[in-house]
Amino acid sequence: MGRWEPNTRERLATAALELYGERGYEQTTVAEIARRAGLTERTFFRHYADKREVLFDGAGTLQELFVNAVAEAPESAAPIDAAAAGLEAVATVFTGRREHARQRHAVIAANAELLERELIKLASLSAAVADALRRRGVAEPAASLTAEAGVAVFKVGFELWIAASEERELSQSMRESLDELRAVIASGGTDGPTPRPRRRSSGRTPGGTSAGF
Amino acid sequence: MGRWEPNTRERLATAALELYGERGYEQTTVAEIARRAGLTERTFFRHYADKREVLFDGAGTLQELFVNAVAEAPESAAPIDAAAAGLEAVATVFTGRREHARQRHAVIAANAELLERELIKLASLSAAVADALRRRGVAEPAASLTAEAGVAVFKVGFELWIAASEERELSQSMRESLDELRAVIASGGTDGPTPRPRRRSSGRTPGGTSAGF
DNA sequence: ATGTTGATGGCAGTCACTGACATCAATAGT
DNA sequence: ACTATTGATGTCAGTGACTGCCATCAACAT
Repeated sequence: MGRWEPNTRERLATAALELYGERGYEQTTVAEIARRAGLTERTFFRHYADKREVLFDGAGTLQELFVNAVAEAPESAAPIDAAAAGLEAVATVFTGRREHARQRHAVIAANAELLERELIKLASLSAAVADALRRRGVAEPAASLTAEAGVAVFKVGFELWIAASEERELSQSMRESLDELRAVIASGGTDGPTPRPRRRSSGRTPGGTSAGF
Repeated sequence: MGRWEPNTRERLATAALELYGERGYEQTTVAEIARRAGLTERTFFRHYADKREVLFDGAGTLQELFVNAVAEAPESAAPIDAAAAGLEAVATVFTGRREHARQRHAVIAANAELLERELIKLASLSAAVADALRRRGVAEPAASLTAEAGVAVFKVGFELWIAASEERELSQSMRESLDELRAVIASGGTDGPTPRPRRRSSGRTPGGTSAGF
């Protein structure tokens, strides 16, 4: 048995998610997180760069998964299909973690600083995917645009999944999101009369990720 | 004549951009910005919510422009074409401000906190555009995806413009970006052999907006 | 002449975050 | 078994972003 309780980082991350959920992000001090984890404030900052980062431990793994899937897609695959392979790969790691994802998503959506951090993680993901596409020989700006589109599909697909019923699988929502993007991009751009948009049927207003700026 | 020098907010914004450029964002204190503007730190925070916000005064106007153009696009226009109208509208306000845009962009790209703030402004823009599209009768998730695509085209188009020669107009870069997105989305998704990506010709590596996370 | 308003200054305080140094169990090396 | 090293943690002092509260004072209205 070690000198200290094990799983320090995980204990901090759990305590933080709990406290952010209970009292809100701003109303929680780092000292409180550390105390709940049985540690001191100074130790918190040795494990996480700042008060926000504690919620984004998995971002690196996610990015790695996405990038590897893009890199390993068949050489014959078009850029957007390589990105789609990345989405499929990423979707698998969320199976069975729906409740955790919901809770974390709610906490992040409730605070602008956390939202900012999430957005820069997604921007980092996009940049990494664009890089992987360039290594596949995709030119600019096609690589960046494909990556941005892929991440947009991820964002929207993720929110569809979170809002959906329990049986729904993330990969399904990702495919639905990608198909919608294809339809929406293909429908415009003609010079003659353009097809009218589909009228909405449900009264739902899902809203974006932004908390209202 | 008033009791104090006029254009307080503008003086603060100018001083901040200068100092962030000269010594870097982190190495600049709010007290220094205020002093250069002939004010005190306390007054800075009466005009700007935080140290980052001082660089984003125009974000509201930009969003308004974009949203209005989307709302006022012909009813017959497809969602993506309404978004394209927003891009055109936004492009006009940057004419003649290229150097300022370059300087500001360089400062933001050099610091993660500023980048985060820019990203949340773009997310807010995306949410507002999605809302405008919904008011046009576009259903979800098509509205959110169109808005995300539009903002992605804006981001990439903007960087193309900044990297391009002096004569280049922003609206040109926006159209180029949108055309590339259309091409990239249309090229994939088939079941049979997919078209091979265009190989890159230039050695340039434009990179994304992210500063390397 | 006087009261009100609005932008500013001054000041004390909280909290995120950092650098420097101390502690001490585990482990390696002898 | 003894000792040196290591590594995660604790302690403490300090900086700077940001806030609340109150004072100031020219402009303006009455």
